[in-house]
Parts: sequence; structure tokens; C-alpha cells
Amino acid sequence: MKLAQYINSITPIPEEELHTILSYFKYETHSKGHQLLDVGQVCNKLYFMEKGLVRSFYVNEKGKEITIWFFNDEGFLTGFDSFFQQKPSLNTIELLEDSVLYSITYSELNMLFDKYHAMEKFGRLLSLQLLSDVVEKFNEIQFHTAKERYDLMLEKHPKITSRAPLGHIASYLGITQETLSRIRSQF
Amino acid sequence: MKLAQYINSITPIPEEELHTILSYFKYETHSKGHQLLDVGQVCNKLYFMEKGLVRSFYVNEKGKEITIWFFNDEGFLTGFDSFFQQKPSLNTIELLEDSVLYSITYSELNMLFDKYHAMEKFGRLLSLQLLSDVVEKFNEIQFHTAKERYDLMLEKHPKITSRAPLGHIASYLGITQETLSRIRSQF
DNA sequence: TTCATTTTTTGATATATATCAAAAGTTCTT
DNA sequence: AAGAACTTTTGATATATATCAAAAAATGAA
Repeated sequence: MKLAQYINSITPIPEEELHTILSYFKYETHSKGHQLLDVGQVCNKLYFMEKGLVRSFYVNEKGKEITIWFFNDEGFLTGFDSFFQQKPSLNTIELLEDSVLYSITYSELNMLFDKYHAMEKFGRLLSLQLLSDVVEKFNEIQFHTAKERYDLMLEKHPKITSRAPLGHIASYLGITQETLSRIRSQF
Repeated sequence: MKLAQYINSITPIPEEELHTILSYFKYETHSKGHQLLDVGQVCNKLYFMEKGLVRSFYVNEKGKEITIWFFNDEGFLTGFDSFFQQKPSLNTIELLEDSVLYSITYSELNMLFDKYHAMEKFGRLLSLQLLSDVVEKFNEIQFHTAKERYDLMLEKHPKITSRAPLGHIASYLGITQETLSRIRSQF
């Protein structure tokens, strides 16, 4: 199972503890278009994605959907603010492809954090990794031209760039879809 | 001591453990202009700031200093990437005012994480808070005009906005200092 | 397979902000 | 206190990207 490997690669967890931890994760599959989280809902689950493509977005004042992040690798995702602070979400999380996930609830996760020191450490290291990912994205977007942003995205996330719709990618990069279309046609 | 209160406000730590933890923090004062971290150095300290003003910046391809963050509240700061991954820093951390700090080394901190489950939890929650701060900053900057960015900064960080030089604020907001000067004069 | 819907492309024009240059103001040093 | 060095302001012009509009292409449903 990919999830076990993933956890162990971040920090080693004693066999028996890991076994208990894994037992709390529930296998879920959902098809394209399914919403894991909607605006106003309190996110109650942390997901591990085994396969699929997902995005988080919000609708701005002008009614336009702004994509905040994509996810397609093996790894954890959730409505971060909503989940960790248990408050209503400002964003929607939507599947862009049929996906395979494992989920754990907020209370189960916290129980495991309290029960196992190694699990708490895993949580700390995962948070630090998320932090570093966010900072990286930030640097890729601010201080770069539209073309540079797209090139960076092509380089760092080629799978997402080829699978997600142009409009979603454009809003993720903070540019209009017309501009992205022109950038693509220049090559 | 502000540091003890701060830690306890994030997660309660048993009296005796907290006492031991605090004993590892060293009081440091430095004057304006002092660099806590320079490019190429591996950051070895996590700082708690009790009083002062500090910024982190890098020098871009054109030789211009780009400010990444300011800090003036009571709270923790370090060269995050460099410290947590123990790799050479890409940024400089510089004091903009005489400051009062407490520091702990990387190895001491990790020793405490391993020794006390409550400390590990503190580390996890602190990382999550940093994550949420970074996401907030990101949203304030992307998708806003130069004027809106400045107004948001004025609103959220009035102390920094009045104490830091205009050029530093401009690069932090991702605009030129000429533009920021014009925004200010419009009021 | 066809029609309707959604997504992408192309074109013309507008606009916010950058860039370059120089003057004015402020702060630091001796 | 005077001069040097740095910071901020002001002006003129350039430019990347947005906006608005409509055509073309792709996708999905019946």
C-alpha cells in the first residue's frame, strides 16, 4: 500500500503503531466532477491520494473561478484552513479525474497524534513540507512574467499542465485564459 | 517571560517540561543592521523575538533586493528552509531595528522534540500556523492591484508599514518603489 | 451523428505598472 | 555643521497583460 510507504518515508513509525494508524484510513473512490468539499462546509477529512487529479478553487467578486492548487501526486490533501482550524471552508475541492483516495477524520487523526509521539512527529514534518511547497509556489508566481510562470509550471508539474483545462491553469498562474492561450501558441 | 506564555498559548506544556525547554533558549540582543543569517550560511538557530523589527530578503538577477517577509510581533522566526532542511540559505535576515531575541540551536530543538511529546505537538501547531500565515500573505498579494496590496498591508501590519523603509515595503508587495511612492501621495 | 454547451483561440483596444532619468528630501558620518 | 550617501518623489514614456468581443474548436448528451 502506497500510504504506508509514504508515511514511513517522512518519518519511520514502529510496525505495530503504523498498523493501527493505517486501520483508521478508509478507502474511497470518486468520479470526475465529485466535490470533496464545498464552500461553507467544515472539512472533516484528511485525504491521501493514491491516484487522480484534483483542484481547489474559490469564486471571486466577479464570479470567476480562481484555482488555488492542483494535486496529482501521491500525498495528502484537505481543505487545509478549514480542516485544521475546523471552520467553514472558503474553497471548493473538486476532482478533475476519477480518483482513488484514503481518508481519515479530524477526530481520529487527533487521537492518533495524541496517542503516538511518532505520529505527532509525522504531522509536524508533513506541515513543514507543505509550508515549503507553498513558499515555493509563491516564489514561482510572484516576480515572474506570465510566460515564465507557465514555463516553470510545465517544468515542475508537467502532468498537471497537460491534464488540467487551460482556464484552470490560467487562474492558477494568475493570468487570463486569453493570455495563456497566446503564450501556448507562441511556443 | 513572553516566550513561556507564547508557547503555552499554542499548546499547554507541563510546568517541569516547559522549565527545561526554556533553559535552552539564550537571550540575545543585536543592534540595527545586524545580520542574523547570510546567503550561503546554514541557519543554525530558531529565534523567538521579544521586541524589534526584522526582514528577510534576497538579491535578484538584476541586483535588486527583494524583501520576502517582515517580522515585528512576538513570535518565532528563522531562515525556514535553511534551518529545517539544514541547507545553505538563499536569503539574508537583517535587523531593521535594535532587537531582543531568544535563540535555540537546531540540535537542541530536535532533542526537545524527541524528548517531549508536548514539544513535538507545539512544533506541529507552530508549523501549521506558519503555513496559514504564508497562504494568507499569498492571497493578499496575488489577485490584488498595487493599491489594494498596500491598503491590505496598512490594515494588517500597520506597525511594519510605518517603520520599514518604502523601498523594502515596495519589493515585499511586488511593486516598484516609484509606484508605491505615487500610491502613498494619492492617499 | 447531430445539436448544444463549453473551452480555446484570435483580434482590437485599454490600462496599470514598469522603466529610465533627474530632482528633492532625509539620514549618517566625521 | 557640512558634505556624502542614501531614500523618496516627480515626470515622461514604454510595455505586458487585461478586457471586450466574436469566431473556431472540442466535448458531451440525446
